[in-house]
Amino acid sequence: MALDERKKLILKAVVDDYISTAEPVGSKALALRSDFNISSATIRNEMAELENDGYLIHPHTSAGRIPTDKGYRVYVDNLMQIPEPDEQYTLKVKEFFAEGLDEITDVLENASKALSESTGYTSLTLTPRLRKNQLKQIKMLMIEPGKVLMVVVLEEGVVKDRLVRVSDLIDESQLLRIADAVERGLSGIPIEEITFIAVAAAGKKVEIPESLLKQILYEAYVSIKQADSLGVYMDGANKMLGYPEFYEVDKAKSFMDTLSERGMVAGYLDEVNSDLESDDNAEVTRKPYMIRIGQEISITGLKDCSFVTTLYSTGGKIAGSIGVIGPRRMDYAKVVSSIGFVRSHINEELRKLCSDGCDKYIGESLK
Amino acid sequence: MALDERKKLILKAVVDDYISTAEPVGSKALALRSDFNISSATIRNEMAELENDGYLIHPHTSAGRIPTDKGYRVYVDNLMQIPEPDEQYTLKVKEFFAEGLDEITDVLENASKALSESTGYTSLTLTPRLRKNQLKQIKMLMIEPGKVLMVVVLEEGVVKDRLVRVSDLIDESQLLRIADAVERGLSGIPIEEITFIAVAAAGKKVEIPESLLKQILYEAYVSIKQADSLGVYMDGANKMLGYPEFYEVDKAKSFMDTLSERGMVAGYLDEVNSDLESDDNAEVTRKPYMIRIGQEISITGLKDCSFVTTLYSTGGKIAGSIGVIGPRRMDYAKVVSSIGFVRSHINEELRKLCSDGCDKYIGESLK
DNA sequence: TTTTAGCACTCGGGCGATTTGAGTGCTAAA
DNA sequence: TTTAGCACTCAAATCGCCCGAGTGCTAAAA
Repeated sequence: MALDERKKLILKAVVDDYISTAEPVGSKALALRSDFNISSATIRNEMAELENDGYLIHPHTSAGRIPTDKGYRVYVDNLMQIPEPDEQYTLKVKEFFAEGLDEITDVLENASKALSESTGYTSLTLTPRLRKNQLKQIKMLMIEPGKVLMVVVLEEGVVKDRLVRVSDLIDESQLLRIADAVERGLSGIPIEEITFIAVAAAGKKVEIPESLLKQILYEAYVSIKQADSLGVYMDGANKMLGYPEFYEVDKAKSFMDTLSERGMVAGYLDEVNSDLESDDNAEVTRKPYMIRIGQEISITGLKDCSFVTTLYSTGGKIAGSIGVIGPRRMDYAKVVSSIGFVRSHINEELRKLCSDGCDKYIGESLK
Repeated sequence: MALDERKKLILKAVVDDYISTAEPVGSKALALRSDFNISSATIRNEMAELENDGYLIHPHTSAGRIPTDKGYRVYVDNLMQIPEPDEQYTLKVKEFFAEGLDEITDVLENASKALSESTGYTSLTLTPRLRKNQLKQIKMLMIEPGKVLMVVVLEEGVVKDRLVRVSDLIDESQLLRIADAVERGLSGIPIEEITFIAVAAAGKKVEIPESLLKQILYEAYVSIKQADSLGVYMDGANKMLGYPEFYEVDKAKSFMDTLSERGMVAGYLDEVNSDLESDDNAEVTRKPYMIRIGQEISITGLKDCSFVTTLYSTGGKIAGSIGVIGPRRMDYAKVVSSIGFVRSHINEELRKLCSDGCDKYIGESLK
């Protein structure tokens, strides 16, 4: 089962070739490569063994070989060389981070564009999961009678707001008292732990009519919970139509149909990466990205694709997922390099944006 | 040039047929239709004339006819019968408006989904252009030192906000004074007329250090201007891959590539509809939608498509565009019917949301 | 024992010839 | 003015053919 050096070399060559041409790779073509000093016949023998062991297949007798999922797996885990970020795409990426970005959502939207531009595949970025973040403030701003802007402030300076309608009998000073009470009662608690009961308890003492109070507290509760909702940015889906694997409309359509269920794809990404997050052993540190190939993906309709995903993080509690979706035959090495580069930019931008909890990290090298 | 009744009948039949089958329509097929009492030969003669006059073409000698842009034009302007909303899609649409929607953006996002679901084509909805709306309030909420939430409130209860970073030397009371001054100086002015000079003048009197003041006023200005930025929701682009006109990947790709430039498409829609808006003669009232067919569209890459667009409005100053993009061979009648239905739902929802300027309309029938 | 040259074999894809049939335009009769 | 009839056209489907890339196997060479 263990591959000897030559087999590895051949497997790597096959994958590299197939990635760049999308054509099955034959023994002769490999033999002609300047860095191979063995004859095509030998390569044929080796390939036959690689096929036996499940790393390659050939679509029909008279065709070359293409990698299987297992073949790709060995390739991404052991064989590929991840290039240093090259100028061609670092420039592109930097463009997207050039202007001052004031909000996390802007950072992620741009990151998504940068990722898809620099890789040529489809990118996905998710806003951070904030459930573990503590509530710091809650403000209720009266816009006009009956209309209130609920502003929820979490640790590390994350702000979310939401316009709600309430009874127009409530006046500004009452609102202020409610907001104060809720804030006093709940600040410091991670939002995932905040329940409606807790909110109600916090606001209980405020002396305004029960029904009005309850309405506001409920809206406050919803606003707090909603601060954790997952935002999704996707870019470059159209780019996939340029790859031969999607030349048949049926394939293209089923891919596009699946992507249009953004929520589902985002959910999958979030789930895959929560493994990455919890798993903080050395292995992960060395290779802080995750690759899912073909059948490994549990979403029907993306079985002919691969994911490369990673986490960005401020170093504090803010962390979220980004990923690239490409054909199974994607240029993994380049994507890994590119996603790492984009990730470090996101981290840097977010550190600039987070003022309190993160300040202590600013001095550190961004790696 | 004027078409006699029989020619109209034939033209309508050709378009109807072609819309539903995507195949060129031959004389024989038409003659067999139960509602035609003329022979195929006669139809052939008529068709030849319709072709001469530019309403039809045939792709090659031995094929049936398909409509030209001009043919479609006559069809949509005079021939098609717009059906009453039928149950099949009214139900779908209603679903999307079922839950309480608190913000304009939610309404439009759902509207977009409803439109694409009910028509089977790609939909586009734009947030209202608010440039003509007056500024009512501006609030600056200190989140933490150096971080301020700028809240801009326009007429009819529209709220936009934006997180900005400022010097952390500014304290809450100073902020309050600045916001007050700006609000006093500018409220009642349409935001398109507000310049940085005007903002600076309004805030001039506040006694805090020049450079700090300028920074805040600049951010206030940007926030006000940004309240007019165009939000775009698009849905169902993937649906287009199901239509024969996109069976060739090249076509599909160029379409998708064009759509991915959302800004451009949205800009076009906005522009097209600003005509509709200003043009308030009887013609428009009777037919409050606009159709652009094939070559009439000035966006390269959508020349094989058609647009059906209309405006939603609260009756007050809030108005925006929605539209459907489909293949040139789209089911115009159904789309017009559907877009009208969705529009009335948007109007209704927005009226619910706007509390001041719109209240007076609530009693009116929604048509 | 491993590598290589040689060779027969397989099979997808491309090319051209042929056929098919839907649809036309025209003419002459109703 | 309408219609039946007919010759004609041409895209698309079908068939047969060949080509060549690539294989697996065998036997010789290293």
